[in-house]
Amino acid sequence: MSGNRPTKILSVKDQIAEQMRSDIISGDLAPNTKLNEKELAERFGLSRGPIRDVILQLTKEGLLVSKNNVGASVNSVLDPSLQKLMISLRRNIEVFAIEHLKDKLTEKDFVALEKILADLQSAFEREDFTEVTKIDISFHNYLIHKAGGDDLVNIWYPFVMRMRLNYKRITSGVECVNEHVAILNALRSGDTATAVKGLKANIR
Amino acid sequence: MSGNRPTKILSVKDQIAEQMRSDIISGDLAPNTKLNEKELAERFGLSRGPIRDVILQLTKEGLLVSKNNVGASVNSVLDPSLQKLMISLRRNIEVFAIEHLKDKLTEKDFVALEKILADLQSAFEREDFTEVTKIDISFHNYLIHKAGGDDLVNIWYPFVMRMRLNYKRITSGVECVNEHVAILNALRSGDTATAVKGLKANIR
DNA sequence: CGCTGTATTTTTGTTAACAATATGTACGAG
DNA sequence: CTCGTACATATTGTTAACAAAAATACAGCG
Repeated sequence: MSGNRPTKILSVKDQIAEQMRSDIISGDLAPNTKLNEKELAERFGLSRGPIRDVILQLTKEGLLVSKNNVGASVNSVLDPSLQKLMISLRRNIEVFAIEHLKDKLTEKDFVALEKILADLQSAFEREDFTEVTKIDISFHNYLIHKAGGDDLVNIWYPFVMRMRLNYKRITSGVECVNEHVAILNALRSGDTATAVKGLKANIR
Repeated sequence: MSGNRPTKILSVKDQIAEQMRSDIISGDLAPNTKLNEKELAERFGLSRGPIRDVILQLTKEGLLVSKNNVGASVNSVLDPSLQKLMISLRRNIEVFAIEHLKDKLTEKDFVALEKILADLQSAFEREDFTEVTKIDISFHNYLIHKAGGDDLVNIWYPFVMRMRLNYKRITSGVECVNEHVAILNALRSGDTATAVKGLKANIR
């Protein structure tokens, strides 16, 4: 479960989307797996309507590929050159966020971010790696959202998803927690350059 | 092949989406305008189902903003710093495409691209600026798709849309055609550096 | 006159039946 | 035996009715 962190109110569709993202990223749903709307509807106890919405959403995020009158299937990994491009673009976005955030983070933000990292540590110790991934993303999400609101989050999100799809192995060692702590410390002391360096090391 | 323009085998929903994008970008639908599903359904002669799909799609593209149980409205322009970021990211993507395409464009590609530019010129002379915008985009789309397939197009598209939303004025002078001709010529002679320069001048 | 709580209306969210398209299979001609 | 065609099945696309939520209108009260 997602800890006692202030879990936002999610619509039913958003929850389904979350679940399916997890399934795809964890590898439960392998690339090229064909999705069946009826099956999914039964599994989640809804009708096909909302399921179709979720599928459309995940397709736009790049996790699925849809063909007209045929259906959706799990997207496959990117070829290396595109993967490199994605990493570079995501770095640009996150560096922008950090630089833009200089002197704009309040004490409340730092508390929230530290709470996220505590949860990250906890999930890591429990070896709940699906949760680790989610919390990891939520840390970055916090910064991105603070810097550019929903608009920036919207363009950033597909990059994260696609990258996660590529590295489905558990890449998260102790380093994962440490890297984020380093970034947060740099942010706190207003050392943007170090924060950027830490970020670039973290996104790969 | 989806690089060919003449074959307009678009699904009904895609056509509606196209129409709505045009309406938004042309300014027919002003920012913050609230959309009514029933109205749209009647206007396009369909039921609300497909309309909802289109709305979801355009929301993911950043043209609309949706709120749960409330509905969708036209998104407003980005603030300047985000706008700059978007331009920079789009440039990165398109430069990647050009560099990646070196020595990979066939004669058939050049013919197709020239055809697009001829159409662009024609639309420009007819002063059909909505069409100019569409064809302009399709030129870039051709290169992006050739370089990175649907995946790359999918991440690239939102940037174009958001930029168009910001510059809804008719920015397209004669320069628009000329700029694209210059890019194509550079590509033809294998002069990547010049092509990149032309591209950067074109994306702004 | 402004405010508030409630009833009405409008709008979005969901569902299940129906239509159209693609897929799989059996059969027959060559 | 192979290829192609027609048929049967399964799956997606669309629709209209229904449920739930939000926006609006309005009456009563201070």
